[in-house]
Amino acid sequence: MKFKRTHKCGELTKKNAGETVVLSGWVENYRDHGGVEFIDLNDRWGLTQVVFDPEVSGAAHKDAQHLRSQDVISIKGEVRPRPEGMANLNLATGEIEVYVTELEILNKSKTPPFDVNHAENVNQETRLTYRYLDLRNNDLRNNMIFRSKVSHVIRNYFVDNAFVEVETPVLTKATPEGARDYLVPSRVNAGKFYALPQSPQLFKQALMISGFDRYFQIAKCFRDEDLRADRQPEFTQVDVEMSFVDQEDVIDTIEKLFAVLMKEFFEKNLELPLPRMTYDQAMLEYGSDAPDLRFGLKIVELSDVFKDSGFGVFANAVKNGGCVRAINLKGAAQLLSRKDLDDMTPFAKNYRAKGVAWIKMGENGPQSPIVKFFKEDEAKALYEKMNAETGDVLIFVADSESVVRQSLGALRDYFGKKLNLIDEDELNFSWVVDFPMFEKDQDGNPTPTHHPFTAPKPEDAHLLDTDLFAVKSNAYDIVLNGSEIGGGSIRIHDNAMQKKIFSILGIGEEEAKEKFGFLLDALQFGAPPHGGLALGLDRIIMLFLKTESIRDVIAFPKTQKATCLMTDAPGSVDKEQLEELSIDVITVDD
RNA sequence: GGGGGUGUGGCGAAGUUGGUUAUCGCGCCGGCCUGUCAAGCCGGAGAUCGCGGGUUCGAUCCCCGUCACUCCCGCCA
Repeated sequence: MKFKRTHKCGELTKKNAGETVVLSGWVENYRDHGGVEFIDLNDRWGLTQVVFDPEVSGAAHKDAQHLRSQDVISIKGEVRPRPEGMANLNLATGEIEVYVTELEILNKSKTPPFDVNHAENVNQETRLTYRYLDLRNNDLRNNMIFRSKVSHVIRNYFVDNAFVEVETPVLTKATPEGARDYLVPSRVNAGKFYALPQSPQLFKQALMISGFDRYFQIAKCFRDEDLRADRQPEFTQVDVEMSFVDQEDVIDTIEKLFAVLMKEFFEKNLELPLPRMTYDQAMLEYGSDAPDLRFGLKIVELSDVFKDSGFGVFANAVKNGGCVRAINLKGAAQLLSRKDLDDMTPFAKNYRAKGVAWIKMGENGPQSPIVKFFKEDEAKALYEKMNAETGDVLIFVADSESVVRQSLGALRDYFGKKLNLIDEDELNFSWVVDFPMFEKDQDGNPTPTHHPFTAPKPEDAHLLDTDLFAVKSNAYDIVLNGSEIGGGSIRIHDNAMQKKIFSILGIGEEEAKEKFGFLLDALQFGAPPHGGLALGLDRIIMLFLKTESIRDVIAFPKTQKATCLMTDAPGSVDKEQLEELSIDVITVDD
């Protein structure tokens, strides 16, 4: 490097006119007019137009002829205001340009495999293989910078509020239930495995028992499950735990964090307390435990209306223990074609619904394949309950409760978008509270809704022996625009209760001792009441930036098959390496 | 594990109802050009149409399989 950089590419303005400066960066674009040549010089901070004029430096102008996209250069030159009418107002530095007196080519670039600054439509395979180039584009780079700023504000917030940041192990122990674990073989202990943490849950509880009182960590977590647009196998949690608190304290702490973030990054005053909804209400009215409250289209329970319906599909669903629910797509009759309505059924089949019935409230009365089956009084009750008016479209699903919830919940989101009911600029936060302690798994056995360390609501604890699935917990999720961005609970701090919950979950005393022995012990050594929550940092960044994929907020993301195309992970290892680990690879035929 | 989408020069797309030489834009290479800002003009190179098999006189196109990327369901205490 012949010269030392004096300025960044995003900071020169008219005020610098006349100064001699040195800029370094990447050639983003070149415009060679034969006589004069313009180069857009790019670095992390922005873009500056530099001018090669043969009258200023013949040598530099000559060398500049060969500059191409992504060459790395350093230039020395004079800042001049642009000629009258030549300013580029789209550019922070658009009022000036730098006339080059000396050019140093620091590193030529091969022709890049894609246009670095217009890569939106390029195949993910190419982008991920050359991720270091993709990260050079402004969008992705700015996403990462934004993420860094958010992390910084979060860290400051917790430190300012007397939280201690503690790192917990990445090599830890597999726990039953939950997601599939990533395993790491132990060389020193042949045949044994560490697991990468799905979350630092037990460590943060241990820290409460240690008396840290307030802990946080921005922690990498690992879950070996299939990927989605908003899900990667390794992801980041903002993990929080507090002692001597109840649910209100935790909620209050987290709400205030989001108020700080909204102020800092969106200049908005988040109104506190945030709205709350019970789990039961969310499931009933929105078909989801993470309802998108940016629009209405509430789900209405109609099982009573249709329990003796003339329409057998509806009546039978109720008779078989299921339900009939509907959404009124207010005023959508003109907007939805017959095909739109027919397309609902294949859509709902993704969620195991057999079909979606509909009624279009036309000028000349209801149009629908099913109204002819309705008795007079049931039709009347229906329209009244649905508040149905001319121009509305009612859509129905009749099935088991879980199928109805899921399919109508999905249809609600679908029509929220299709009917343009969503203000894309809104950031709508809310809490979902009063989660049930247990859900039924496939075999009807109880499985924790949150996790097995969640405490029952004290007033419900007596129901553990009589009406298990009625027991609610002090568990809470925070929801942003229909995505769960965090969740937590008040934990069990009593050994006897923890043992009891394990036994309800079918974890025997032996097994509990083996898997969670230390926790059961620790709970006997003065465990304070405690609770906390974990936030999904990747998702929060995604929603703040309105990116379509979680890949856009992670520097080096995995493909949908959980591979890294840049490093080619996961890879094979030498036989010797496996032997050292006492591992043999076998092939399983399906 | 299941369902959907995509795959054509380096990148993005068009196209072939199965038929000579696969089209366009960007990029790349060469030339011209002193005010552009994803500059303009002229010329050029560059493609086993993801891979394998089948049908056919003939396949980039039809069929079967497979791979990669992607979205969804299952899964994600």
